Amino acid sequence: MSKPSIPKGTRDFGPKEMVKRNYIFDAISTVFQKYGYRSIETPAMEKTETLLGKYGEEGDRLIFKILKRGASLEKDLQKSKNGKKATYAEEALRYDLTVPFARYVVQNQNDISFPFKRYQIQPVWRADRPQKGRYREFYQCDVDVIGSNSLLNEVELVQIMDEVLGKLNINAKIKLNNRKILAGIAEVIGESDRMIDITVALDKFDKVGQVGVINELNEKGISSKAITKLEPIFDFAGTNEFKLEKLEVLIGTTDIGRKGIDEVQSILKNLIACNIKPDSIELDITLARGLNYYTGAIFEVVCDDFPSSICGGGRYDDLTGIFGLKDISGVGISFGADRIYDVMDDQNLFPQNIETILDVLFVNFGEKEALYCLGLLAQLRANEISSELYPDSAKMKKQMKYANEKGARKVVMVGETEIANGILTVKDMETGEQASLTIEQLIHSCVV
RNA sequence: GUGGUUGUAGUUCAGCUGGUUAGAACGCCUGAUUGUGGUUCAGGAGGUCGCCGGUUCAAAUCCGGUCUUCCACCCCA
Repeated sequence: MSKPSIPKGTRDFGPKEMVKRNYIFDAISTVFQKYGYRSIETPAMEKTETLLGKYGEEGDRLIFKILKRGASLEKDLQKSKNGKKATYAEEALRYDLTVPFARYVVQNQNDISFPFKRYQIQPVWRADRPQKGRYREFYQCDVDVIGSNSLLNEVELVQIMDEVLGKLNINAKIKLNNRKILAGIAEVIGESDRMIDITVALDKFDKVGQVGVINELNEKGISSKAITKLEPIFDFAGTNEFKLEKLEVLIGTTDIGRKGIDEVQSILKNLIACNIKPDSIELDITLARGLNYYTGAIFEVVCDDFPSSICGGGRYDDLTGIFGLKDISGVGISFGADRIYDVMDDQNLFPQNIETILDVLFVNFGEKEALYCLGLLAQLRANEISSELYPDSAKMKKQMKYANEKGARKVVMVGETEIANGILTVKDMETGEQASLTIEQLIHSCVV
């Protein structure tokens, strides 16, 4: 059996899936627009140099690089005798939407007035091994505001997370942390230059516990003295206020830690004014996020019974700097549409009534009758009633079956008799009842 | 990138330790019902058992490779 197939980690979406996917995209983009963000799109491909080095070592490995083509590929293949060493073209598939956005901002800086609020819903690609909630092609829904240092942006993004989750009826926890707090911790234990290693290890606290984290730190070569100093971090359970108080004692003396605490405090305080329930957001100092470019607040949204986050983001102070535009800070988050879909599907959160239904199907009795129906169809459609005529004069049974499977509410039969009398035989597919109606009556019954 | 796992009809799966024509359910098609679906009944069509190679008198079944699925690690939406 050699049926055609699609690449590993990619999926087709049939009509049933698309209805649900569009429900998610609609909900998200509606919220984005409501907060004043405007949509942009960027190419699927970026220059490889734009992407490399922005996501950390691991990220670079997962970028889909594109091979050279034609003569230049042949030339390179000949050069390497074993023929294995492939050479890359200038392009690679984008890994996320944030870096292409930063590139876009720098490139179009003269046409953009800051602060610039944009959203972007497009697929990204990662050369990853697929597993639960992890695909090689998936959609990210990004919202970012760039060119403003105000923490009100962070507050707004939390509101957006809260609103999207509420709208989709997803029960999830919004987690908040700050890279400056993590830097403060690293400083206090005397390992400032090992912040990434420390935070990556800390990030696994939920999964591997205190012992696991300590083991990893040991392996990474963090001094045992430093690890001992880190211990107060491990029992940080409690309210956000309680955690902040403890942080105050722990890292309040460092400049960077002090700043991080202040930022978190400010964000949490302002959220109260936005009617966000205090327990819907949790300060989690083990939240790290591997992406290298974050510098301030970091966010993540996790659901029970789902292995990975459905949304993540944070502030990046100098992503545009890499492309030559200094002193432009941005902050943004990204919803993973495919993971949201999986969560909603698992937990049965899609509304029952989102299937696109067909209001009316006309049975095709033959050429003359079909022609007659075309005029009626036009009238229905002019009234925004979704309707179609079965294209072939197939057997009645087949046409009825088609109507049934397509979820048609009504089937209209117009044969010789009906044409002669100027009347339509309308069958209600739910009750099975039939009635003789005029076109006006049919339109009326559909609109109601 | 590392480790494990899966692959049999359109779909979900059965097929014991290798042994004649590979099964079920659902779906699909036809008819009962030549202008009536969703129910019922009767019948029917679908598979070179992921692909390539090996062992054997004999392979869906054993072995190797490869691709794919799912899962864990790494990392992440």
